[in-house]
Amino acid sequence: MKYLKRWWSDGGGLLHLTILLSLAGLRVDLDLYLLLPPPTLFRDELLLLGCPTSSAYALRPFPASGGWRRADQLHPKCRELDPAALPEGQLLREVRALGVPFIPRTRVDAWLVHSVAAGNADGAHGLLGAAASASSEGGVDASVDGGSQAVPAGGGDPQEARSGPLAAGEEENAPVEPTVEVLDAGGRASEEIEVLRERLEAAGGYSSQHEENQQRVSVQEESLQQNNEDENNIAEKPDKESEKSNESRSERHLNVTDTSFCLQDLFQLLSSHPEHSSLEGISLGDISLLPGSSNDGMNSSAHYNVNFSQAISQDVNLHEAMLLYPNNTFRRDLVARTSQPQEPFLQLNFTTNPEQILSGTNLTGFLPPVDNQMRNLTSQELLYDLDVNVFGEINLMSLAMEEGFDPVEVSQLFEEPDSDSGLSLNSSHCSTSVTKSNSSHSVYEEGATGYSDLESFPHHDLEGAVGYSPEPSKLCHMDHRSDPGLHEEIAFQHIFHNHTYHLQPNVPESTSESFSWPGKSQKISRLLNDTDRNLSRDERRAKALRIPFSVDEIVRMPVDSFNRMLSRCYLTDLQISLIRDIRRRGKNKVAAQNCRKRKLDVILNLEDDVCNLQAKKETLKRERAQCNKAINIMKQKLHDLYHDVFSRLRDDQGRPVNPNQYALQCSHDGSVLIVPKELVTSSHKKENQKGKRKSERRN
DNA sequence: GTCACCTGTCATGGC
DNA sequence: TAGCCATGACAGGTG
Repeated sequence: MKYLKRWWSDGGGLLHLTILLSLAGLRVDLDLYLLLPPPTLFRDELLLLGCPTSSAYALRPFPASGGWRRADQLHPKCRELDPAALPEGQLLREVRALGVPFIPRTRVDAWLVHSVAAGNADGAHGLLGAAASASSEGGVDASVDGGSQAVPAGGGDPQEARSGPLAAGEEENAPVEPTVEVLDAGGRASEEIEVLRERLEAAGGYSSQHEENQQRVSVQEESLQQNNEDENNIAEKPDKESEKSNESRSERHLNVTDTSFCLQDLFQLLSSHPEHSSLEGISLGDISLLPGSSNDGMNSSAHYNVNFSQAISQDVNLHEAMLLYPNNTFRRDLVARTSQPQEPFLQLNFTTNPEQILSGTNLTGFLPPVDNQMRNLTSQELLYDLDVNVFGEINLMSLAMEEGFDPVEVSQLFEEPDSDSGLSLNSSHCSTSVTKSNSSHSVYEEGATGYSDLESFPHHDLEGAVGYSPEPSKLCHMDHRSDPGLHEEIAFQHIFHNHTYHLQPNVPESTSESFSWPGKSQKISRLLNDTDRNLSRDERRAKALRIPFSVDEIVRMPVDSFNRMLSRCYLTDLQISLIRDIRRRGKNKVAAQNCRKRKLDVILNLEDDVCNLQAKKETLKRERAQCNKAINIMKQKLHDLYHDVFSRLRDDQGRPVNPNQYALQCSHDGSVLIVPKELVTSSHKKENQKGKRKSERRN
């Protein structure tokens, strides 16, 4: 499973879920692109992306053993629906009137379901447009074409939609084994995001002024409120119809979200292949995706939000089921989790717990439980929460301060006993987390700005691992694209999904007793702890203060960019101080490393010099020995020559010259004289004395 | 427990 | 003058 989330500086983002399922030889690749427009992105702007705005498209073609889902396999109420023939707005109303699950015009205004490949290459050509496929006569090609035709119904360009993030065929060769990885900034998805972004910017709706956005948000919220009221009225009809109808299982979950519907399709598919559905002991036919949503009065927009949130979790639950519960524990897990009424995730909807979708993080266990009062919030309130929560989740410090967060707690957060600088995180983390969690809960209840500070929660409560990657602050308005000195990929973040699986609440509770959830929690807790331990102290500090830049960026950033960053971003004094400290320490750390490296190089060079000198010394010694040897040879030869010369010398009387009384002396002109030794010794002494004097003068 | 080594950090000075 | 860099000194972690 791959997933990518990328946030843009104005609050928009795109969530990419790639779910690879390998079920008894049947491979299913699910790609979900959740385009999360910025708060002020309007429907028309969104349509410029070629994105459908109705979840009718979620009724997409679905492969059945190598073929596309036929139209007659689609939701029966959508078979007659032709979004291409309906004007904008009417389509949505029609879909809603049919009781087909849809995504209301909240901030999550479009969501796209990518191709499904069932082990054959043909499955890669799916592209949305299930509603159009529903209106078609059925068959593979009709479904595919319907997808492309459906886009212009909302004003988009089908060609662009084809070339968009849902470009087909890239996942069909993906590894079958479920894996979790985060696409890097240079990946295909990121490039596609940039294409989308450029389109949106070209449309002039993406980079609009903040003030205009605010006004548009207010206007949109008013219209949304009105729409939601209308929707509530309309939604009552399908509820009644759904109660009367006794249709397929998918209809029994009429009010589930698009994703749940899609997964229901998957389950149907698997159920239709009992030889496959027996995988891991899962009786797919018995799996109900959501509790009786048709009777809970949740047909309002809030209800759709609820299911949208759960939809993501369901997708990942399949993955989780295969990864974590291979031994027939899947159902027990489902039952257990469903039977936990206090588990927040089951109660939270997308609006009340947007971080689950935005961060893709399973916050179950540490997000404050949402009580009935929360569930009774009006759609407008929920949408307002969505505004502030979804697109303004970060900047913990600022928000914390604004929400009355005690700075002392922050300072305590930075007290680390083993820290030489007195700054750290861990020790007082848990207590602080509890406070924050509680405050967050109250914030939710008040309908005001809420945040879910992952860092603030104890790790052992986490069910989804969160790799730290600084997110751009909500209050940071600097344009990374215009600043070449800054990285544009700051917003990349690891996403870990909610692995909660939802079942109907009437599942016997007895089965939940056999479920040992803490085991998994401990596993992930260890994972988190290991991950956290891998972080440096500054990284943990930056994480705690929600510094919107990574330590590496802070350190390596040129000074001009660094100063611009500090001036453009609305950072607290504490954050600025920490950023400067991080930069100073980071620079000094690198300098120290370089210094030690140089010092080590110097030492190594000196050692090399020593070795070289020692070798040279040995060489000189050898040369000296050779010279001495040569000198001795020369001396011997000279001695022999000397005696040979004296043996041939004769005095005036013809007698041999005694070498003990005479000596040979070479004059400057080359002549050789026979001199008595007494004279030679006296002259030698004088010369030796002169030489000593000269040498003494030289010294 | 001690020691050597590595690494991070701070203080300081030079550029 | 601010910032960067180099370096000595110190402390904590680790084998």
